[in-house]
Amino acid sequence: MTGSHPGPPAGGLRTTGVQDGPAGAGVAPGTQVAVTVVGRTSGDGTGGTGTSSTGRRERKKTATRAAIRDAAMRLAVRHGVENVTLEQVAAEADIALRTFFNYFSSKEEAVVAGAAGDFLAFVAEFRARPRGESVLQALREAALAVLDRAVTDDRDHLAALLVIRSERSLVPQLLAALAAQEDVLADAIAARLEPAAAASVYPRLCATTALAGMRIALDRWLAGAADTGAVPSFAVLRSELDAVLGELAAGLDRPGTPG
Amino acid sequence: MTGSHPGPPAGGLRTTGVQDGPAGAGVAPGTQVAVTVVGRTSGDGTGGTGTSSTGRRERKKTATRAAIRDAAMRLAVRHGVENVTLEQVAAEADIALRTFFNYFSSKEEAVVAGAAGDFLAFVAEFRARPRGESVLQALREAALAVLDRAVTDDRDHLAALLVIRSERSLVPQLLAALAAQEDVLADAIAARLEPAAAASVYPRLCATTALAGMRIALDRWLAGAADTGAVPSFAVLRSELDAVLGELAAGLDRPGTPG
DNA sequence: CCTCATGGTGCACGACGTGCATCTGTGCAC
DNA sequence: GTGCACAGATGCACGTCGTGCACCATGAGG
Repeated sequence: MTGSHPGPPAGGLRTTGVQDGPAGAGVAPGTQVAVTVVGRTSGDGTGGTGTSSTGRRERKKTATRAAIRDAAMRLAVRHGVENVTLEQVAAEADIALRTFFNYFSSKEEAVVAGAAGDFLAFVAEFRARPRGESVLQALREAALAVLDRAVTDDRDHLAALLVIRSERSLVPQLLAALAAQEDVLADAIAARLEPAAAASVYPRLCATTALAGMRIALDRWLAGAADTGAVPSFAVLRSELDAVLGELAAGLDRPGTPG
Repeated sequence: MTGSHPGPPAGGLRTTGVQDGPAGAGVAPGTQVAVTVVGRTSGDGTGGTGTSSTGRRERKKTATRAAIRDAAMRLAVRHGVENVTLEQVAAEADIALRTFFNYFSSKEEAVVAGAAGDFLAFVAEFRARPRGESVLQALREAALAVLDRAVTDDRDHLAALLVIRSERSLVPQLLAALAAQEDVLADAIAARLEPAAAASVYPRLCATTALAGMRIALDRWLAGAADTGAVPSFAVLRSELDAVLGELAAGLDRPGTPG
C-alpha cells in the first residue's frame, strides 16, 4: 500500500542553503500519486499513456507481457541468466518462442523489464510532486515512494534487483533502460524551472545525475544485502539516498592538498 | 603534441566558493602527462599496465586488435552497424572469423573499443594531475587533454564518435564501457582525499557523475556537429564541459516555486 | 635444432533474432 | 447474432552470433 514507513527523523536533504521550500517538506497529505505501475503499455515500450484498457485485447497483452517478464526473472534467479534459453522462458510463460519477440527483443531486456518499469514510475512520481518542493527534494520523495513500493509490496522484487546487480551481462541493458529515461526526466525537471534555467544544461545534467545517484544508492544498499544476507532496513536505503542527494546539493568539488 | 589549444580565456570552473586551489589553475607547465593511449594491452581488457612489448608476439597482438577495431569502425561508418556482419569485419581486418572472438565478444564491443580506450586514458590522465588541483579541476583538465587528443590528432575519431552517438544499438555497450571505469576512477578520486572523505559515497558518486558529465558535454557538442555538419570548435566543447562542471561544483538543487 | 607455449584457424553445434505466411480470437458494424 | 477486418499468436525457414574443441603455425627459450 505504498505506506510511507515510520523510520527515523525524515531529515530531508541537508541542502547547504540553496533550497528553502515551505516548511514541512514531506509529502502533502492529499497528493497521493499512485502511478499504477502496471502500465508499461505495449508495443513501443516508450511508456505511452494509454494505461486504461480499450478492452480484453489490451488486458491480455499486458498480462502476457507480465507473464514473460516474470517467467524470465524467475528462471534467471533460479539458474542464472546465462543458463536460461529463450525456449525455456517461452515454455515457462506458456507462449510460443516466436511470440517472445513480439514483446522483448532479447532475454536481457525481459529480465530487466521490471526495473525499467520502476524507473518509469520514478519519473511519473516526480512529475506529480508539488511544485513547492525543490528539485532534489522532489527527486528524493519520488525515489522513496517508488523504492518503498518496490521493496515492501513485493518480496520477489528484491531478489530480482539482486540478480540484476550480480549478473554482469545485464549491466548494459540496465544502463540503457536508465538512459532511456534521462530525456523524459530532463523534460520533467525543465518543466519546473523558469525558461532560462530550463534551456541550460541543468535539466539534462540533473536528470542523468539523479538517476545515477539512485543507482549508486541502491547499489550500495544491495551490496549490504548481499554481504549480510539479511534484508537491510528501508531506513538504511533512505540514508544512502540522502547521503547521495546531500552531496549533489552541496556541490561535488573538493579542494586539493595545498602541498 | 597534444597542443593545449589557444581558445578563449581559460576560465576554469566557476566553483562558487568551495575550491580555492593555487592561483593559475591551468596545467602546471612541466606536468605533461602523455599516457601513451596506444596501450589497450591485450586479453583481459581491464587495462593492465604492461604496455611495453615483451616481444614481437605482444606487438602483433595489439596490432591485430587495433586492426579489428578499426575495421569494425570503418565498416560501421560506411554501412551502419546493423548492416555489417562479423564475417565482413574479419575479412576487412584480414583475420579468420573465429579469431575475432579472441579479441572481442561482440560486434558492438569492437566498434566502441576506441571510445572505451578514451575513458581509460581519461582516468589515467586524472591520476597524473597535480594534487594541488581540486577534484573537479583535475577532472576538467584530464577531460580536456583526452578530448583534445581525440579530436585533433585523429579526424576519423570524430566520425567514430558520431556513429556511436547515432547508433542506438551501441548505447548499452558504450554505457557499460563507461561504467567499467567508474570504480577505477572512484579509487583514483579517493586517493586524493583524506581517509574520512575517501570512505564516504563521495568518490563513487563523483566518479559516476563526472563520467556522466563528460558524456553529456560530448553529446551536446556532437549534437551541434550533427546539426551544422561542420566540425564545431574545440572551444565550444570546452565551454560545454565547463558549464557541466560548474553546475556540479555549485550544487544541483534548485528551489521550487513558492506558489 | 628441439621443445614448449601461445595464439590463429577450421569445424560443429546450439542459441539468437527476423521476415513471411497463416491461423485464431477480438473489436466492431449491421 | 452474424460476418467482416484486423491485431496478435504461431510455425517455419534462414542467416548470424558466439563458444567449445581439436589442430596447426609461429615465436620464445634453451
